[in-house]
Amino acid sequence: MTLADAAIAWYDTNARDLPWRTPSTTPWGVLVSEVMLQQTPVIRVEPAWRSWMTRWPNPAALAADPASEAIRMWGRLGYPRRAMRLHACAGAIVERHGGRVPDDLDQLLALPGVGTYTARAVATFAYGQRHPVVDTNVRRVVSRAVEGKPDAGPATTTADLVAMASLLPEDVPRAARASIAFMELGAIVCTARSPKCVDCPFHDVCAWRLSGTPLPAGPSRKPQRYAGTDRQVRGLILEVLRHTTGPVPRQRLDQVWTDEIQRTRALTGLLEDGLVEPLGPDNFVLAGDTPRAEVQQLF
DNA sequence: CACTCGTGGCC
DNA sequence: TGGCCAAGAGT
Repeated sequence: MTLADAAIAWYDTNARDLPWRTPSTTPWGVLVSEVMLQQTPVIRVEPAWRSWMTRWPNPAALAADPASEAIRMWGRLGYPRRAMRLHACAGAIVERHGGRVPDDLDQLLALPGVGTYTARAVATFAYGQRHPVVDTNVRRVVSRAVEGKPDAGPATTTADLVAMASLLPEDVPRAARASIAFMELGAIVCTARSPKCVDCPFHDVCAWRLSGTPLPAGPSRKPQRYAGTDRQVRGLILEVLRHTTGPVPRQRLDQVWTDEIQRTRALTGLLEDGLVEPLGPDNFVLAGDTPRAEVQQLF
């Protein structure tokens, strides 16, 4: 019995009942879920995904609305650039692929906001293809079960893909199922902080456990600060804009943070990212909220 | 390769 | 309390 076999058998009875896993979910639904799940926990994605899919059941629907609506609907999922990229992604799908989410890996990779992981996840989970799909969960599971290391080091995409590829069954449908099974295992059993080894299907063969589950030597990755960073200030500025439909005066945005240098840097960043647009010299709107008439006045 | 980019919950 | 972590992508 291979690791993939054990993972699939475990998944068959332990998988969570997530809405984007139902057979009726479209490739678009899978794509939306994957983008939302980039660095955001499942528990917060679930309601957002339902709302999103109700409002924009296909790429054409999203592409027809301004980016500002996508940014608002994104709410507090975090990293709002993802909302903008998903909006751009919808536009690209309409223009390049007639509104259908492509099933080709390279075509998926060419879409905004779709990287190595997401392209493979969509090709595998939406279209049932056979590709190694490597996220942080899979890297941790493979690192422990196969290599005996307590945690995966920094992501090394090519090596990670090769490692996972060697574990995939030849049978295509089973390969796809093995991929989601490895991810699920890392998400709910082989977790970063308190792994539940007694529940693990790899219990008797895991290299890490057989060597006594040694603790990590140091922090598994660089600590991420938030308080006082530009990210926090950007978040505060965007928070104001999300809740306003009309132009927001610079003076209003000045109230979110006292340090002018940092405030300016944050706003400049948002403008460079295209999340925010200037409306005249001293007003700002969410990207895409620019009224047509006002645009005319600028020229 | 190293760094940036939100937000919230948990131990 | 606060560091740590969460289905990454882009530069």
